[in-house]
Amino acid sequence: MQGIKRTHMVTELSSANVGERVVLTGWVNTRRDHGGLIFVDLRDRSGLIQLVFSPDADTEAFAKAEKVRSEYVLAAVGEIRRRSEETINPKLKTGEIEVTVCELRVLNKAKTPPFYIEEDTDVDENIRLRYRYLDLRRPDMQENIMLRYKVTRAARNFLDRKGFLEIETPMLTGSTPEGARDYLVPSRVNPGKFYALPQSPQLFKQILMVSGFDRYFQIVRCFRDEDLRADRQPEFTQIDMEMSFVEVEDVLNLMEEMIADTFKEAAGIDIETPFPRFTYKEAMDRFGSDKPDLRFGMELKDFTETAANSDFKVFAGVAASGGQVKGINAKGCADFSRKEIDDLTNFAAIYGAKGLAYIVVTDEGPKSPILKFFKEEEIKAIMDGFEAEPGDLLFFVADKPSIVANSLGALRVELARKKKLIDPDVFKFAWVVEFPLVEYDDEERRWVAIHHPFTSPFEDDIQFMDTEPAKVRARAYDIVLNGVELGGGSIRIHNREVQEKMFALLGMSREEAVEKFGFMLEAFEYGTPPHGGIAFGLDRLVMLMAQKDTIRDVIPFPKTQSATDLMTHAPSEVTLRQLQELHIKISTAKAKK
RNA sequence: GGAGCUGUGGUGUAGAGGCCUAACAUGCCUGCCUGUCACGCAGGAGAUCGCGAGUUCGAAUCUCGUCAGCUCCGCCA
Repeated sequence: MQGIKRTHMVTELSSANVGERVVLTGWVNTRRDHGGLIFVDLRDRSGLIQLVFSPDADTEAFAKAEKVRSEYVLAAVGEIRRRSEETINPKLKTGEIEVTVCELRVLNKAKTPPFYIEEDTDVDENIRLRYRYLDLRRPDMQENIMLRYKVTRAARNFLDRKGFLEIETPMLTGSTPEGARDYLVPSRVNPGKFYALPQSPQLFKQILMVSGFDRYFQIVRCFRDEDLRADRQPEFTQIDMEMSFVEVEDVLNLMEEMIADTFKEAAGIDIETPFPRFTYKEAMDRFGSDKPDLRFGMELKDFTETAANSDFKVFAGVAASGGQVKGINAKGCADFSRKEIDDLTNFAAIYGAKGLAYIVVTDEGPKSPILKFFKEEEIKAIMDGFEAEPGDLLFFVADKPSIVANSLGALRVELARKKKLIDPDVFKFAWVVEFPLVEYDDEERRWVAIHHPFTSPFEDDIQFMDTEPAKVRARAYDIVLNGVELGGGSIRIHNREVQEKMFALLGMSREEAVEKFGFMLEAFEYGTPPHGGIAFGLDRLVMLMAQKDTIRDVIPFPKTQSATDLMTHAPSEVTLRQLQELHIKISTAKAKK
């Protein structure tokens, strides 16, 4: 690049620049060699522009262009010319112009890439991840990464305007019980001791409130050593914040404003506020999910009472033993084949449903193998409850409430997908509030926090913490977008007594509580303001904005489902010497050599 | 920990016991071509069908195992 300097990104140029001498840099997207005339589409992150090489313009440049191949890195000096009317390419942003090149520099050659650098690709993800640097060259991925930047910029600007301070918290911190598995980091100078990478900056941001910073935020990496999913990576990014002297309402209102602002700023999308709010109970009852997708209807209906009195032993038995019988009306699905219904039954079984009863509503009335067990008025109750019309297909699950909700909740979404009821361009937000504080974990045989152990119970419910913990509501809230949990938070406990009570409820001994969270309990005694906060999953937010199915498409360097990085080959083995320094021995059982 | 799907030239697919000496498209290489934009035309190279066992006279094709990627359950806010 000696003696020349880039003058423009390629799509900054238009007919307005005709006649100008420009210097452009970028990659060879495609080359079209006509023998006596060569076209090269030059690509930079902004887009494409057509370079024209002709012996009439410069023989040396033309000779070089003959040797150029895909993905070569070029610097081209040339003049912007208007294309003749019939050669204008409406598909290109710069399609009205082209660059007649008078000097070409090949800054670097490139091997033939293993896949096309183009918008649509259905290349095996294996290969995309191995050659991530090439995958990231694709316009689609470039847009995702740029969108991600715009989102963080918008959120940062918004929070700055609202008086938040961006403050960093440690990456090397202590392991705590509760919540996800920690990623551990051995301490060389403290043999046998480990740091944990943060699952979230939870404790630190609360301490910052104790310190009087009042409003904190951070766009921060978090780590959880759990199994991966399309929307779950071991390291992910949160837009994390905490505020002093706030109530639930304050947080919800401010966040609605932030979301609307961010969507507008980053993507030009208008978001309607306020968002509908559901209590946890209502969400579970109506949608069978604590992250309801509001882009379509098909709500769950409860027929437990009808079923309890019926002669259908399967339903009546479940109802009698504290279970539920609920159903969903698959509108217009009466034409489903036996196989389709079987497939849906198998689908429901994944979520623990032992069966999927159904009634087909025909022009001649309801038809089903189970109808004979129901009395006339019971059938009418069901049909009325569903507002069933000819053409409908009614599904039922009878089981304990959690299985009914899970299976029907999932079935509802599956049916909507199958029937294409989901408009991909719609963004439906919701708040889910009044989560239970704790739930009983059968495996651990103790109460566990649904949100986390620092979530404040409703003032009125504190009295039930000793007697009926399941009844205690938390001052917690989740934000849901299109059936995806986007974020969550709560008003926190800010006094030592309640916090100790919470630890005790979770089965933590006084000693253990002091050992793990003593600093927190102590801090609470030095003038802690009431405070609360929320954290958004940035990856999921950007994924939904970009209309992608996985957060891997909005993370530059994601990991595979088995938590490996196919480009760097992390995690990798380390030398014996490194292990010795860290005072670590590998048990041979599962470790591969 | 479990269930399912996928794996065939560089890439995307076809082939589903013998017609395979593995096909098609694209990419790649060579030549021709001064208005293309997925340029075109002609020719060429390129695959022990993820890996390992087994069944069979015969396996890309069937069986078992294994590895990798993906989706989901469990797990995880």
